[in-house]
Amino acid sequence: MTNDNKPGGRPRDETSAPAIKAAARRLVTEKGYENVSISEIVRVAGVARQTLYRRWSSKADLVLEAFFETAGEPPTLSGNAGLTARSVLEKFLADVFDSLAREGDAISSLIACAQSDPEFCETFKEKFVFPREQMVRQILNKACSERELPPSADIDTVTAMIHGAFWYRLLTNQPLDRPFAAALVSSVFPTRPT
Amino acid sequence: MTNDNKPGGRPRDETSAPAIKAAARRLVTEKGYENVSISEIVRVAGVARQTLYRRWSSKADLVLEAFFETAGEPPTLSGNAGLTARSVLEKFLADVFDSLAREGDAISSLIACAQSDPEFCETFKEKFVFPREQMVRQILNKACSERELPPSADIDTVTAMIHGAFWYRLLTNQPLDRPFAAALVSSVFPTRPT
DNA sequence: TAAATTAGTGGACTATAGTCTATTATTGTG
DNA sequence: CACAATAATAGACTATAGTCCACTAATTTA
Repeated sequence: MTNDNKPGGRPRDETSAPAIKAAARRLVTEKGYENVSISEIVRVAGVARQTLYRRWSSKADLVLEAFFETAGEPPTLSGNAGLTARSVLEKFLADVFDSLAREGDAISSLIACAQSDPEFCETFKEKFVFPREQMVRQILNKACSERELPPSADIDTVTAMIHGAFWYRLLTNQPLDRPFAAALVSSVFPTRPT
Repeated sequence: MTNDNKPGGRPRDETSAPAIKAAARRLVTEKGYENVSISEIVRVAGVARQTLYRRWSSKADLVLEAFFETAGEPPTLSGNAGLTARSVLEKFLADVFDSLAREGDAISSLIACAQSDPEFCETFKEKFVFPREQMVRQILNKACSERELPPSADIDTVTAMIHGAFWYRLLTNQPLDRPFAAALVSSVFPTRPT
């Protein structure tokens, strides 16, 4: 972050970060995370590698921000008035799976990077994992309060099972689609609403 | 694999593979997958790197075999006569979580490696993922046939949720312990047996 | 015994993420 | 204008996984 307090110093070129993120997003979408090098990203962005590493601590850190700072923000829960929690959850999961069609490779690579980089793991959890986990928790809390689930339901465990199921499918290259969203929801809410 | 049909050729040194696997297992257990280099493994094993790469196509391939060829074979379902499927599943998960205390770092690293190496991903699924998935499926099938679960239960989805939940916890560095095994089982079998 | 074949050795080599360096550029301050 | 501070450039450099190479060793066959 530029030093706004101290005198002097060359100001950051404010076109650099957007250019780097745009290059990263485009190249990773086209070729896959593993097939894109830092050298290629900086060449396409027209900057030096040090310029990139001054802003992000790793390739994964950059790609996380490139994909999820704006374009990949989690779907909101708005527009769900009158819907059951079950329907909201199904729609939420279907939306997540739709976006995984574009971003699945980046996400599975970021999960992988988090295993070898503790610092990135914390960032990834804060910026990606926990916000999405929280949304599912909200939906399940509403389900309990409206008796779609028993009040005694173990929200944390069910949340881990829902997220875990799609991480498992993503990481083992199995399909993530609307039928699977429906199947997950049916396993969580065994009795269908009438 | 040694060529048993064609004439000639230097026979493989049969002490090499066990030595390499023992070195890999010890070093990865002590220091963690990422902190162990191929150079270190071959130095400890007393072989050349080409000797290793003649037997395994990658570091991950070696570590998978080192950990799960023998010592890490999935727990069996034997000795469960008279137990409910629910109890069998809880015991199975508790055993898995016990072994993850020792092998969790290796497994999360192997899951990570599978994301960037399609060939290894197939090997990992065949040798590690599917056998364990099958065991859970067996337990759940028995649960259905003995009415501990509804016969209409979606076995594949529940299996993905169970595995997924512990992968999720493993990959996000959250605890995997007996209380979590119990919580998973309680979420799958909501009504407690009397 | 020579030839063919395969393994083992001890590296050198390549590709990449990430780090470091010397130089130039851009600001604010006295 | 000189100085201090920070950024950008254009690489060189380090560490590691994985590949390649020249040489030696161990076998079988004719």
